[in-house]
Amino acid sequence: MSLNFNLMHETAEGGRRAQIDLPHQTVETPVFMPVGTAGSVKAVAQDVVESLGAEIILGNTYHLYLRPGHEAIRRMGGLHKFISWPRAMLTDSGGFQVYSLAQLRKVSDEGVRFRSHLDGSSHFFTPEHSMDVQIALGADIAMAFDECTEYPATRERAEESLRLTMAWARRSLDHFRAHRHETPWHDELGGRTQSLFGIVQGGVYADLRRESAERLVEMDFNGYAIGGLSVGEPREATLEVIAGVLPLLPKDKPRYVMGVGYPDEIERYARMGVDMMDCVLPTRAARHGLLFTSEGRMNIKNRQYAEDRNPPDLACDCMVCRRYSRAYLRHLMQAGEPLAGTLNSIHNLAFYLGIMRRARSSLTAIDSLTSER
RNA sequence: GCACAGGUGGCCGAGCGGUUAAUGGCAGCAGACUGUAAAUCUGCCGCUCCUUGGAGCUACGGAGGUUCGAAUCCUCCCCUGUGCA
Repeated sequence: MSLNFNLMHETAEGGRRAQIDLPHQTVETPVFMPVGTAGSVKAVAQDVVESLGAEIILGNTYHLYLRPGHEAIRRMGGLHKFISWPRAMLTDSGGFQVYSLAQLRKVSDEGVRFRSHLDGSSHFFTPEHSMDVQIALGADIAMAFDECTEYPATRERAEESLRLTMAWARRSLDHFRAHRHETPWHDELGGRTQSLFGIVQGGVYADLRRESAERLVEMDFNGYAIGGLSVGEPREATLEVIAGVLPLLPKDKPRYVMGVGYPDEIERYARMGVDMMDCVLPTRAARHGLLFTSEGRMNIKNRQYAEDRNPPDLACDCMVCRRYSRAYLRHLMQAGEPLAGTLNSIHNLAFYLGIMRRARSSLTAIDSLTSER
């Protein structure tokens, strides 16, 4: 068995409260997934990520393939064991790197030729290869190899990109089904298997998105993601794509919007019926001194906090806000102390996870309120 | 005391007759960050005015001098480092 999706509540607006039973963890949704590209949620140790309540984190196929190498990780017993993360994981397929490393790659129908950003060496990624790497890594959820379509993209370009992503989705799925039992923990966890999600593309073109969703649903993945968002398009466009695609996806499977977003965005998408989201923003911004608080954004590097004894967020009870002042966090940033990135990341992750926690309870509350009427 | 080498904007450090308010780096101030090539990147960073663009003022240890023109050349002085006494 791959995953078991238990839909608990659904609101009139389409919001869902559910559980995803995965081999390493039952995940309460809607969920925010911290990003741990290279086998680490940057600057935050696994035990802390756990204590913050994160139930699932990401890893990245391309980055882990290059270093330390997926076969090395397989020999270490898989990604969970290698990084000592007992809960659920999801690996992105490398599709985003097709987009973000645009200068270093060449795309063909067969796959993508990458030049390593580390040493310039050449590597060829195909959907089959991405699956092999992801199976070796052994995340609970693997993603189909896609091309993240850039924005802006002409209709022709979006069509071409979608054609590629759909062909790759088919190949990803076929190869994955044939080899999913080869994941490192397959026998150890009673024959449970990884899940594979398909990724809807199509740019900002509603009909392309529809076509993409319908074809993927027909292929029957374990869950569905909406990709190609937050790549520079206006926020209304993001919203429109999500609102347009969600109704096309099966209700009994997880829905994942990739790479979002700001606090208000993830809160909103959760209410609309998105089950899973991930974003580097809370951790990256944290390392750069940007804190997300109940009062909005706070650039903790600003001089005005130099002697501010208040916690970063007056309304937050995370381990950082309980203990440290704005003045201290600002000082750590000024001094270039690595602890700054760590503490800032802990707060931002706590903030993001808190938003989702409240979203979950409010989704349930709204539902019971509705049924009382 | 003598001999070398030096004294440049908050700091370090280029420049060695004009295009120099003066390259860089650091520090400082502000901004950006959305499936992580990101502990990164961008802008500002002598003073005072006006609207962008600019105008004026003050600046390369100090004082003189040479020159149309000096941070850059000359003289004296002050200070610092190293070596010798």
